[in-house]
Amino acid sequence: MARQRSTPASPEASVDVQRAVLDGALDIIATEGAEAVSMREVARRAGVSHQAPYHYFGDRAGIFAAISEEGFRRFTDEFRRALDLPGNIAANCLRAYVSFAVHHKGHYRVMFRSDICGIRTHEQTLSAADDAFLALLDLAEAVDPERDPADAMSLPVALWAQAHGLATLFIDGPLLDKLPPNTNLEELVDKVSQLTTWSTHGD
Amino acid sequence: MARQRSTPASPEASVDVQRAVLDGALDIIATEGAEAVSMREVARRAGVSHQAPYHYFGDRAGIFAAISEEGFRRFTDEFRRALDLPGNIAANCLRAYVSFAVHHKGHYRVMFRSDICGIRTHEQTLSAADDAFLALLDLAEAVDPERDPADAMSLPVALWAQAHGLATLFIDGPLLDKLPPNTNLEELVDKVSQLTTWSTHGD
DNA sequence: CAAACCCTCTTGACACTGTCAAGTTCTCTT
DNA sequence: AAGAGAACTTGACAGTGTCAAGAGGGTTTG
Repeated sequence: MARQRSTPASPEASVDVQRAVLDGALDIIATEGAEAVSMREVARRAGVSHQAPYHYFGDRAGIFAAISEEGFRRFTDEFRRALDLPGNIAANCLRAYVSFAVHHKGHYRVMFRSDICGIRTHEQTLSAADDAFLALLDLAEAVDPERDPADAMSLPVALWAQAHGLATLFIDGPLLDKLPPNTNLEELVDKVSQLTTWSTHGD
Repeated sequence: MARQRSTPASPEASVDVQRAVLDGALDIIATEGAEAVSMREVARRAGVSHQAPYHYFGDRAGIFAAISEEGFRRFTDEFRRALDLPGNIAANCLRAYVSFAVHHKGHYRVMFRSDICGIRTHEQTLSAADDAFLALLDLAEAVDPERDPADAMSLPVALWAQAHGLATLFIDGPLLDKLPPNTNLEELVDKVSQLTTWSTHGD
């Protein structure tokens, strides 16, 4: 009855199992939320024993850490691509940020949940998050290169908060219930961009 | 060894148990996160049997729903108080919003987690959230009463996103690790207020 | 060519969890 | 006094995370 694997101990197969575990977990997170992820359920979906995931990820938090790391890496790629686009940089990046969250719900839901993935103990996850933060700093630099160096953090924090707030309200919050059902989210994001002005030194 | 209760079935005692269950859960949420809440642990902390919480809250989601409702009610109170303050309304409200999240971490962490509290099935929680949303609409009205009625939602969404983004980054996100350790959060919030301008019709 | 070793898993066990079902004890009403 | 109901308790069950101890194949080493 057990699903047979052609070459159980080949290197390729092990990658398959890892990937299958992560994909199973991502599917559960995106549809039911992170709470619903259980080691045994992802093992079942991957067609392996309930203990196989431990081999690769150590524990439940390890799975979340791996997902978080993958999420930050993909995020940084997409975000940097938006940074290089012509036009309104802040608007482009905001759109890219929210789009990533909406289209990678499973990843995004985990990336900012340090409570479940123990980010501080996973160096690679931490470094992936750092890279994402550097991209954000680059955005702030592009938006206003002449701001006060002594107050360098306010603008990145403000930009990040707007993007993160929009993203989390869209994918988890009660916001969608408040909006007309046919609301175009991308349009809404652009409108928010349009009505926001970031002014620092120029008063 | 069991903690004895003087009048087990008096109406006051029942309130005590309810309160004790909620407080125990809030304590766990604030210190360890919502995942760590277990029915049996909160029962243990409240000094009652593992089944007592079910009597009041139905199931685990019921506890979270009660916390969410209480959170939204207290939030609306504090937020409306900030609305009535003199000075820069948007700045006052942003400060109140973030302050609530930071000082009621347990409540705030649950309020926007519809995945764990099944908000749609708890009418009172839903109505408490609606009241909070109405207060937000009032803020938008105060910030810019003359904006285009056909685009009424962009400003409240933008305001909400900024506040919610700041709040969640502060209490859960990796932001705090990126800031200098002695950063004054209230100051930072005010700075973000200062460098944000909400312009709609005025171009 | 066999022995040692490691990588990739599996089987088994344990304490713990949410929740259903069925009491039990107290208070209040009639 | 009797019954009802609120406020619990005790007991049971399947499902969970995780530790411990293997099993089986591939590769390296003597």
